[in-house]
Amino acid sequence: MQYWLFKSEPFKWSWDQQKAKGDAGEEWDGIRNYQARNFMRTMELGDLAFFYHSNEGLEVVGIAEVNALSAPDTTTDDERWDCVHIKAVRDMPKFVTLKDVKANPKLADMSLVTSMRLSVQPVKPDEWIEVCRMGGLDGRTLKDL
DNA sequence: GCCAACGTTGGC
DNA sequence: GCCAACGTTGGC
Repeated sequence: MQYWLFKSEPFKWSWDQQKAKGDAGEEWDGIRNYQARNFMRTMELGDLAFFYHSNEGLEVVGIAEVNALSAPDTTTDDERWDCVHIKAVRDMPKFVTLKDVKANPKLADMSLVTSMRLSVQPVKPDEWIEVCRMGGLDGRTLKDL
């Protein structure tokens, strides 16, 4: 069980659109970056991820779950690219902004801060709990909600 | 809309 | 295998 963060520009694919897909979830297509792809390849069913709005919003808006393992990206014939599927789990009661993350010394090493351009990134367990706490959730009991 | 950071491509 | 050119991401 690992934690992740997925970035999306809300005018391309928003949290509302993701939620509209319900438990069926949706393919996280369009990733054309090896690092991001490699992270997706290591994901397991049930892994949880923050859903982050980049460009506009600049905040963690919800929590999603990996519900299909990495498989060829259907939006390209280029066999180098594959991706997982994710489904929305729940909203963050309170959105956690990039500003909030940067202002928290505990999150100074978070990829969101240190690897600004990486669109799929790992989140450490203590970072997960901290961001959940800031968002009004107890990350430790999240699976029981 | 600008531009810095950084990943990718392609010539050599 | 280097590195300059180029393209893209994403914060501001």
